[in-house]
Amino acid sequence: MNKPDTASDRPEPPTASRKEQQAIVARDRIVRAVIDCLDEHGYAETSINRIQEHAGISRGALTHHFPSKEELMVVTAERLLQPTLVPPRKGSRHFDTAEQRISAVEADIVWMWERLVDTREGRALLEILVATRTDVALKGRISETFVRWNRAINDSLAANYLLHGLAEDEQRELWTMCRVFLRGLNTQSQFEPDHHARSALVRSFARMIATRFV
Amino acid sequence: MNKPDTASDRPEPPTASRKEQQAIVARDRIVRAVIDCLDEHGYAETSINRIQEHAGISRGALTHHFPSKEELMVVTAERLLQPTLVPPRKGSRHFDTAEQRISAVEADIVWMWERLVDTREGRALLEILVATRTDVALKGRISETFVRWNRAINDSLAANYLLHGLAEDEQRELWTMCRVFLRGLNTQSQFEPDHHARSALVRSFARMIATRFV
DNA sequence: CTAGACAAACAGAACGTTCGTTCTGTATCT
DNA sequence: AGATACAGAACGAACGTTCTGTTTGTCTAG
Repeated sequence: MNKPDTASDRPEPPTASRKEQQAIVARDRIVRAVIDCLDEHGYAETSINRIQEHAGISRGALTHHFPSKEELMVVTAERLLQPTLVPPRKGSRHFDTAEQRISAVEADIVWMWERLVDTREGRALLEILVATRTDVALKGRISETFVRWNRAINDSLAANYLLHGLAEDEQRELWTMCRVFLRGLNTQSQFEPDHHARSALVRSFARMIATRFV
Repeated sequence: MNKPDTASDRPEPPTASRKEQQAIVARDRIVRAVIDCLDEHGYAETSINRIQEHAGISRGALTHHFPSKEELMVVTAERLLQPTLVPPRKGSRHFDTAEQRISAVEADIVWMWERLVDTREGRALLEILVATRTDVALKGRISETFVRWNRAINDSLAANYLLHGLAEDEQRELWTMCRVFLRGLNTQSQFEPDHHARSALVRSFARMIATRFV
C-alpha cells in the first residue's frame, strides 16, 4: 500500500516486469470494454457480465483487477478525462487579423465536437456524468476529479489563445459555454436524428462563439 | 382496445365516473413518483419497488395501471413534454426598440432555465433522454414523440416573437441552441458545483443569444 | 544457477439480493 | 353479473459480491 498513489496506467514508468505489463494490458482491455458498453448500452445496462463478455475476460480476472463496479467506473472516468482535451496547435497562435482568429476558434470548436464529444468516449463520459449526479457513492469518489479537470481545461484553453483584448474571465466563460453546449448536443439526437443537422448546428454555434473572441 | 389512442391523462374529457377518476388519480400519483425517483435516484436506480414505495401504492395497483416498466417510462416522458414549454407572453410582443426585444428574449431564456430545465421535471427528462439513447425498445416507443415535440416547440417559439429582420430558420436555430445549452447545463453541476456560477453562465449565454435577435 | 516459497494473475462456482413480470385472490363500482 | 381497482404472493432471471482453486511469473536462499 506504499505505492505512489493509484495504479499506473501509463506503459512503463521506470521498468515494467512481465507480470506488471500483463496487468496493465488486462486493465486496459477492461476499461475499453466499459467505454464501449457505456456507449452502446448505457449506464443502466452496463453490467459486470456484459463488460466481462465484451472484454473477453473471465469473471475472476475482472474482479481481481477491479474489486467493485464503483472502482471500475472511477477508473474509467479518470481515463476519459485523461487525454489532452485541447485542440492541437497548428503553427503559431499569433494572429494578425481578427478574421484569422475567428476562423481558428471556429475550427477548434468543430474539432472538439468531432474528436472529443461526438465519440464513443464522449458519450461514455456523458453516461457516467449523468449517473454520478444521483449516485452518492460514485459522486464521493470522482466529483473532485471533475472539478479539478474543469479548472485545468479552462486554463489550458485560455493559454492556447493569446488575446489581449478579451479578459481571461470572459474567455473561460466562453469556453465553458462551448463544453456545455456540445455536451447538451449529445442528447439532442433524440430530438433531431439527422446527423447533418446537428453538425450544422455545431458550425453555427462555433461561428457565434468565435465572433465573441474580439 | 378501441379507445382513442393512448390513455387519457387530462382530468375530464366528457364526464368522469368515480372509477375513472380513481384511476386517473392513481396514475397521476404514480407518474409523479416516477419523476421524483428519476430526479433523486437516476434512471438506473428507479426500480418498480422504489416507485411503488414512493407513490405509496401497492405492487398490484402499479402493475394494474402500468403493465411494464417501459409503459411507465413512455407515459412519464409524454407527461414531461406536455406542459407549455414556451415562456408566457407578458403583454404585447411587439417591441419598439431593439433593446426591449433583447431584454425580453434574455428574460425568457432565464425563465426557461429556472422553470423548465433546472427542475425536477427537467432533470427527470434528461434521465429518460439519456436512457432512450441506448434502450432500443424505449426508443421505438417514444422517439417519434420527441421529434414531433421538437418541431412543435420551434414553431411555438418563433410565433412568439414577431421579427421581420431575422429569418425564421435562424430563429429556430437560435432557440434550438438555447435548449441544447440548457440541457447540457444540467450535467454541468458535476464540474461546477456552485449553483450561482451556473446561473451566471445562463445569464451570459442568454445575453449573447438575445443580441442575435437583431 | 536453481529450488522453492510467495504473491500476483486468472478461472469459475456459489452467495444472497433485487430486478421486472406473472399470477391468484378480494373489494368496489357500473 | 361483470368489469375494474387494488392487494400481495411467487416466479425465474440477472445483478454484484465473495469465495475457493489453479496457474504463472518473481524473488531469494543456498
